[in-house]
Amino acid sequence: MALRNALMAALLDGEASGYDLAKGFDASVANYWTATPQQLYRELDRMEDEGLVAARVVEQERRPNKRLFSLTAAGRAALHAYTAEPPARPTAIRDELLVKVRCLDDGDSAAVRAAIAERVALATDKLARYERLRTRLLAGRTEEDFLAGADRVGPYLTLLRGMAFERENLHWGELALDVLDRRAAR
Amino acid sequence: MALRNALMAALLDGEASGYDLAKGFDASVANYWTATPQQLYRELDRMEDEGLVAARVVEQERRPNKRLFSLTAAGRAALHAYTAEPPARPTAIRDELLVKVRCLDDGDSAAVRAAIAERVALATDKLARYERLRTRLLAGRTEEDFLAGADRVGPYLTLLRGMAFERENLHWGELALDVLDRRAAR
DNA sequence: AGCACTTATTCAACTTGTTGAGTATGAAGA
DNA sequence: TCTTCATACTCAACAAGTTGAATAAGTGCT
Repeated sequence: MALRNALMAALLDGEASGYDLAKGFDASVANYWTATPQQLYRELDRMEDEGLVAARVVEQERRPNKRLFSLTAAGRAALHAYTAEPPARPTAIRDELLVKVRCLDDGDSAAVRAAIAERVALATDKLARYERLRTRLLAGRTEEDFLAGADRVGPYLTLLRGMAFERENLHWGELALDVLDRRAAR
Repeated sequence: MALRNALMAALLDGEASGYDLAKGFDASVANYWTATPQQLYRELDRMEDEGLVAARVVEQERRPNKRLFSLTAAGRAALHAYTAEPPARPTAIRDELLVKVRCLDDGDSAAVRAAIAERVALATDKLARYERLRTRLLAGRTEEDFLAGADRVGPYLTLLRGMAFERENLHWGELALDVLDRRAAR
């Protein structure tokens, strides 16, 4: 019952197909929710049954048909009600890399080092993508102007959180690599 | 098959009961893995069946008996093998607060504001707890000395990541509150 | 005396999330 | 031409995670 809120939040930006959402989850909502495509399709079908979203089929000539989903009035109301609910469970994080780092001293430290390096590379990419998204959202305004005057600041605020997260991944990863290298050279 | 790795990582610190782990998950492993007590008990039982951990029953006079689990040689080997595996799936985050913030402009902004404020308070607490843990781990050494010379740096490195995460929660939350207040006063 | 809280765990039912495969079409590059 | 990639889904099976209740004994507070 929680994935649906993330989906409805994504649909506030306008109608989208399951496929759009599955792909785009990485760019827009990804920094605080993850889901596989199968999960999205299943949940969207259920939400349609319950009247939270409406689908319209778009026939395409040179591609498979697609179903575009949009929020219904009931969906909008449900989302509004959701924002008013008392703060539910706190952040859930599951990070395999940190599990590995935790047992680095009793494990294969070269492999863990490589995994950290990969994380650093991924964080760099993701940060760059988020930076482009940010530029697009700002559309020439300064951050200050935007935050003071824009119609909607929610998506920008969540983007900032995602950027901070990736920046930390980067910083921390570089520190960790440095520590491991120093210890290896010892 | 992933929770068990987190559990084994926690058992590297020494034997623990399911109850210890369930509680302590918040202090040690919590910053990168979460699980309910039921999940831990079930998984520990399975791991015992598979010989990854061994349990010994400790009879207690004024409390219920408890089963203390420790890593077996097979468990240690499995954990080592796990650290050598290619980097699996990336971080999964699920944060209801960010979902709410995302739809803040179409929702109950006062309630969302309150939820952010609560998050800020929680982050402050958690950061203080992590800071105490850090002091304990350092045991008088400077961070530099510790990282260069300690037997095990894994737990310290993961702690640093957790601290960075909570600091970001704090910073971001304060910024978000400020933005909302300015907009409300507009 | 009564109530809530902590320790320590178990059982059952349920909801979510993951994995793998399969279908169909067109476009782009070797 | 042949393979690979992108679009756009569906189905089935399974693994993981959540929720709620129950048990049992002691401790601390009013």
